[in-house]
Amino acid sequence: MTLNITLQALSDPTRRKILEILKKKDLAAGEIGKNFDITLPSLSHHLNVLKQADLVTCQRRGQEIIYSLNLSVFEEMAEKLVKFFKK
Amino acid sequence: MTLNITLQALSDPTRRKILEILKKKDLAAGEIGKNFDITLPSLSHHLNVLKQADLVTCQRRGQEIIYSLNLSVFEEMAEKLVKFFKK
DNA sequence: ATATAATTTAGATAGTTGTCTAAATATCTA
DNA sequence: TAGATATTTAGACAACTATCTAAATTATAT
Repeated sequence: MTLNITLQALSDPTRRKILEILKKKDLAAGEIGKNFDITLPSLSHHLNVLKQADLVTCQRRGQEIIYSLNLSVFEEMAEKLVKFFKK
Repeated sequence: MTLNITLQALSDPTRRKILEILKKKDLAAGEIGKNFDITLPSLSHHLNVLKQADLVTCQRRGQEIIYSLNLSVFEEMAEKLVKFFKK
């Protein structure tokens, strides 16, 4: 995943908060939404941006769709950012 | 400086390239501009965003204005980001 | 003083983005 | 097969942003 797409994804506070929430545990879209004051379609948009950036994955479980952090990409990005910031 | 303002500043590829260029050495605005295909006013806008985010500093030297990385904020941000990515 | 050089500011514009409502899709249950 | 639940897709809209041209600012040199 490119640094560009990742940083675009991280540049929104709602999306960073979603990631913080998913650090604690995997959650269904609706459960994630309870932490925010936006509609579900808006949340869905943000989840999609995070998915495009490969920062989260999801899988259906019955009626729900469970979102999880994509840990390997998360770590990969940490490395790239540290490199970027190393003078 | 907040993570939000910093990440907003970093979310644009032109601005990241400016930072990469300033890693090598301090440069006047016009010199920085030679690396890009945008007008000087557009460049000036990006430099201003980086300044607002405290990622660069500048000082006048005669007719030129010399831009430099703000290393302490650069390092501070590296730390914050690593923390963010630590599960 | 006047002209030249380097940069920024002002104002306009097109494209992007976050948000919403309404409708569609997918799954479960009675 | 209906009806209920969970989520996404479609389409519209306001706010934001990157860009441009033209004008203003600041400093140097003749």
